[in-house]
Amino acid sequence: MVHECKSKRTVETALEILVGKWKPVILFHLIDQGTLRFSELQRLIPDVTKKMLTTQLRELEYHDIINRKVYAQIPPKVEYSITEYGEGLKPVLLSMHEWGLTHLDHLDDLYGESQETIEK
Amino acid sequence: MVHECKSKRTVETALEILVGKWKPVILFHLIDQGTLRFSELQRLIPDVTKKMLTTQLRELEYHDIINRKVYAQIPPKVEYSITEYGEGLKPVLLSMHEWGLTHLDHLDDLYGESQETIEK
DNA sequence: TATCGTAGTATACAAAAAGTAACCTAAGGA
DNA sequence: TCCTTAGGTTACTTTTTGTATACTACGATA
Repeated sequence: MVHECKSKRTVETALEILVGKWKPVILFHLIDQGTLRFSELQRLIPDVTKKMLTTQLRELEYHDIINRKVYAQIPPKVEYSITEYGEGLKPVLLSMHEWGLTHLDHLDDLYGESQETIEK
Repeated sequence: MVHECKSKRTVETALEILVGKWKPVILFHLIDQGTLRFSELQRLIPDVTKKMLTTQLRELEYHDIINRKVYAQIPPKVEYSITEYGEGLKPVLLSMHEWGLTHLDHLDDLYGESQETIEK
């Protein structure tokens, strides 16, 4: 049971950080690969625009979930990675992932919805 | 590590269900109290408007997270409760809650932000 | 007869989030 | 001299969310 002693805003606080159309995918890739450049993220997430990628990364950075490392080079090079603090989100993402798997099965059961399978 | 074999959309699927300004609070109260009437939810969540409460409840119902039981009475009586399937979200909410607690501490450390404490 | 309470709906509007398209920068290479 | 590259920014539009207010049906109560 969720205990309420401190504040009711804890779940919302976690959501605040996770919510954003591209944040889960970004975190997924950074957790998976460790460190990625801006352009690598762009390639891994084909539908994201530069603008959205930038804003989502900035928000994650603002919350100290990811690191942004700029190399003083031309052309520029910027690397993103999960912070130690951000690692703490893994259990959250994992439980959501687990639940998502079940939910997709549930949907399959209900509507026979076919879910795209993405290979590595 | 989050494994990608089935689909990347699992986390987003979970988020879809949880996201909405009032959904976490609604779920919180329903998990906490078991069954609640529309008006009881309104009283427990003072800032929510009828419209938002209705839409958020409908969305949760659509996803089979909560039950809506209508009594054929005047004045109307409608009761909401978590479905068995919806119970599966508890681990997700709990891990978010846990993370939220840590995050609030982290914020306290960084900015000394004071967080309102709500008593039961 | 007027008002109260329940669980809403309808309508209009405001604000926030997301998307589109074009532009910027400076170095190195053709 | 112009083009390319990487990682953006800016201005603008569209879509999604959320708010505010009014309204309904029906029976009970005063």
